[in-house]
Amino acid sequence: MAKQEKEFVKEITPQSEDYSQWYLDVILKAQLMDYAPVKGCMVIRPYGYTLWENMQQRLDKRIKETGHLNAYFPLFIPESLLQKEADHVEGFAPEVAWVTHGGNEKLTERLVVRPTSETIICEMYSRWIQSYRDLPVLINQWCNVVRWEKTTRPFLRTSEFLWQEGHTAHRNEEEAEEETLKMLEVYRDFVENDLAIPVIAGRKTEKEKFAGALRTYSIEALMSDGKALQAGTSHNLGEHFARVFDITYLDKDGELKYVWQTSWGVSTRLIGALIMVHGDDRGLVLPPLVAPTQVIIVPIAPKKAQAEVLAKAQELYNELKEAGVRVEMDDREEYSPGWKFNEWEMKGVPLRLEIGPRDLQAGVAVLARRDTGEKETVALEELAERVPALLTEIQKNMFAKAKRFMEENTHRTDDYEEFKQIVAEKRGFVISSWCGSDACEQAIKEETKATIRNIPFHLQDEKPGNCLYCGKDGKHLVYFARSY
RNA sequence: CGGGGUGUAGCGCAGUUUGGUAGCGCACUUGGUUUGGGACCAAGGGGUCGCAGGUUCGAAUCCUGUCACCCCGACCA
Repeated sequence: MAKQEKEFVKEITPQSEDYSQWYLDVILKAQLMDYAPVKGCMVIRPYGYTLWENMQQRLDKRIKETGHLNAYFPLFIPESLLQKEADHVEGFAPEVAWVTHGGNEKLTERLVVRPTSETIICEMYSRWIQSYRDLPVLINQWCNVVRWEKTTRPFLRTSEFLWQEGHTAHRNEEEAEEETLKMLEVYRDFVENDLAIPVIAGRKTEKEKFAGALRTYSIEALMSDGKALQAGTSHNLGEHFARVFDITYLDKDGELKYVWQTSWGVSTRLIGALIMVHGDDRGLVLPPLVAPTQVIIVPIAPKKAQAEVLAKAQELYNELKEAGVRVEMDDREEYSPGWKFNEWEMKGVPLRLEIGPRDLQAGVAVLARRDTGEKETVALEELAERVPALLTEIQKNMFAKAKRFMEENTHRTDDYEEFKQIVAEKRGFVISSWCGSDACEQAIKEETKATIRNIPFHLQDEKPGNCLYCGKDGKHLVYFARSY
């Protein structure tokens, strides 16, 4: 059976053989993307883009439900604006793309292609905000950003990528902190419930925080090769940007104060996470809530029964569509049913509906789940009810499976030798005690390539042991992992 | 940016050692037979051998340079 399976998907390198190659095979064969003629840039093909649109739609809804409005700020940022916040420039300078000419004329001031929009948005906020009555400002934008990366990987790290960046301004620290955590929670909810990816929410260390932020929080996911991936970040920017951009307001008490700001974002990198958390040797496995196609109907239509089978298939298609299911029919004559099964499995469609002459006789259809491979026979009149129920079950099962994997690959030790062995051999997350010093964090990173992913909220109340590295009193329990 | 590898038809590869008419499988086109896990027969189409120089009567093959991609390391959503 295993050998047979291998043959069906000969175009995809097995994960066990070469995980990176598997990842590349899957995204190319499933037509999520293709390489563009510009280094580090990719074309997101219709199937991949539809997936992105579905993700976008569901997250956008949550962003709006929490009181934010979308806006659009320019792609170009004058050099002088980027320069204003010292830590920020230092963080982004090595990877910005510059515009030096307009047509044939050299610009008097160079422009950067936005690597993120804090500076240009702050510039505008300083004009818009005068009074406490103008606060809070709650704005989000969906856009592309450019970071000139040295090494790139499709979806995980590309020179240009699509994302959403929220930028808010508040009266004080409490409000800003509340917003920062609220949006992190929005991300957690979205990623866990819609993408079926379990995450660890927590605070980033000083070393790992965003350039220019006071505090950075993240959600971290575990890929099926045991490496971690940052799936979303939310920053409390403090008054840093307000001070350099002079964003002040007159408060109720008559005093002029700086605003407190936040920013938060998730990107097309989430598509990479989706692939690596759920994918298998047959290709993609997509969660029903965001899958471009939720159900693919494959009619099995030999000549003598062709008309009847196709008519019934069309009827079922209409019925499911009516029931609000994203359903497609593959009635191409040039491909055999077996070929189609493999094709749609590669593309990660959650549910396949097979209907042929035998089923027609019996008044049933066959449903095949992508997540478990299980098939079941369902009476035709029950399909409109059974299909949505199954999709819900698949969504749940995918999350449960991923969560089990994450738990099974989360280790715990304060012994450095054991830690090193786990990181090298088993990978996954390692929960350890840490004294809070940059030196220990840095040394561990250099010696093991594992970094502190975050200081998790869920272990905040637990007392840490001795620091993994120096043996002094631990300050925090933290998640370590090698990461993308 | 360092170390390693690969560039020959859309994809996967052989041919390069020893220079001599550019091949194989899949995919594609046409016709026919097929259809419950990548169907079969027949006939076709498609390549300035990554690019640029050089050596030679003659270069996929030898020499020099260059570019792209992949893998592994330093920076990042």
